[in-house]
Amino acid sequence: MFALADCNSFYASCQSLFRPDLRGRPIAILSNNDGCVIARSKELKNLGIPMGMPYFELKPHIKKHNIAVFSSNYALYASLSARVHTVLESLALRSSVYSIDESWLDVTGIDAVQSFDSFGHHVRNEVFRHTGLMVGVGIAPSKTLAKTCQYASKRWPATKGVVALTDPIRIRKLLALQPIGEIWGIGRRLTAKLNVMGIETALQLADTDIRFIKKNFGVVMERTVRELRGESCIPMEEMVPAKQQIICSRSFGQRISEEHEMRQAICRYAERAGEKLRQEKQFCRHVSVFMRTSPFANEPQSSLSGTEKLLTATQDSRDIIAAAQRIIDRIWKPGFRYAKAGVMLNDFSPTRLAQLSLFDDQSPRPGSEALMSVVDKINQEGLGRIWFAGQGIEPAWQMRREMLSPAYTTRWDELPKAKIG
DNA sequence: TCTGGGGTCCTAGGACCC
DNA sequence: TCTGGGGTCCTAGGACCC
Repeated sequence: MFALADCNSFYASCQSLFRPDLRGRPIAILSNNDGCVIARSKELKNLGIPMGMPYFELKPHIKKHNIAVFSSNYALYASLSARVHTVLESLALRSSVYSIDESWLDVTGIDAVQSFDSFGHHVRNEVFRHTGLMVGVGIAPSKTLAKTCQYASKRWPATKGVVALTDPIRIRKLLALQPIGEIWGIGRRLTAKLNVMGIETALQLADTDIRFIKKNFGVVMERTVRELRGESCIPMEEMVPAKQQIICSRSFGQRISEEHEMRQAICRYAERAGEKLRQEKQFCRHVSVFMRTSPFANEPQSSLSGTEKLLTATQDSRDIIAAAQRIIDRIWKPGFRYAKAGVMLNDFSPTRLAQLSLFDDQSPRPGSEALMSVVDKINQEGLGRIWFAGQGIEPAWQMRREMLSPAYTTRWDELPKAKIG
C-alpha cells in the first residue's frame, strides 16, 4: 500500500505562511524571469486563471481581483520543503521524496494498527502542526491509484483531505469519475489519442485489453493500466538515483543578438552546471550547448545546438566553460534575437578515470579539485561571490525577479518580524 | 514589449560487427 | 540478376513528470 502526501498549492502557501494578511486572497507565483504563472492559490484557481498564463495577460486582472503576485523564491520553497519531508519521513518506516512538495510513504500493514483513513488524517495533522502547511493524502494499492486518490482528496472538500481506497468496487467508482487526462502518466498527447479511440475515463482505460495497449502505446502505458487495476508495478525507491544529466538554462531578461553577450551567458550557465556536477560528486564526458529564439515571437527563428565529447571526464568549470565556448565557435549564427540558452552535461562517471587513447597526452589539470572546492565554498557559504570573468558583471540579459519576497527561513536579515504589544 | 526550468524513460533508426 | 540474420551501441526525438 502506498500513501502520497502532496502539499496544497505549495508555493502560494509558502508565501502566505509568513504573510497571514494574504490568506483568502488570490496569489500568483511567477516563473523565472517573471514570465508566466507557475503556481496558484486556491482563490486564484477559482478565478479561472490557468497554469502557465503569461504575466502580461495576468496584469489586467490584478487590480480587479486584488491578486498578490510574487517572483519565485526557491530558497524559501526549498527550505520549507525540507521541513515537510522531514515530518513525512518520520511517519512511516519507508518513504521517498518524489518532488519539492510530495512524498511517498510505504503504509503496508499500517491498517493492523489503525485504519488507512485515520492514518491519513494523522499525517495531515502532524505536517500542519510542525510546518503550518496543509497536505492532501491519497492511499491505495498502487502509486497510480494513490495519485488518483490524492487528486480526489483535493477536489472534494467532503473528504477532508484524505482518500484511502482498498475496496475494488469503490476504486472503480472513483475511476469512473476521473478523465484520463488526470491520470498520472497520461499527458496531453496520449489523452488526445485515447479520446479518438473513445476512451475518456480512467475506468474505461483500466478495462481496455492489455495486449492492445501494449501494442499501440508501449510498455509505459501498459504499466499505467495495470496500476489502475490495482497491480503495483512502480516500487518505492529508497535510494535517490544518481542524476544522469545536468541542465542549466535560462530565458534572458533581454533578448541577446551579440555574440559576446551569448558567450557571457553560456559561460555563466556552464559554471553553474559545473557546480551542480560537483555537488553530485560526478565527472562528465559530454558537454552540450543550445540556444533559441522565442517561439512566440513573430520573427525569424533560430534553434542551434552542438555537443562536444571530452577525452577525459571532468568536473572542472574551466574545462566545461572551454568546451562550451568551442561549441559556440562552431554553431553561432548572427542575425537573430535569442531568447534562451543553456548548457547540458551528460555521460557521467564517479571518477576522472576514462579510457585513454594510446597517444592521449592530456593530463588532468593540477590542483583542479582544490581550486573548485574553494570556489564552491565561497559561493555557497555566502562569504561573497566569485566567478569567471567570462560571464560579465551585471549584464543586461540577467533574469528579472521584480516581485521577490524575503527569504524568511534562510537569511538572517530577512527573518519575519513580529510586533508584540 | 512581455510566454520557466530541470529532469526521466522509451523507441526508432543508423552504424557497425560477426 | 542475385543481396542474411542477429546483435550491440549510440543518438535524436517524443512522451511524460513536477
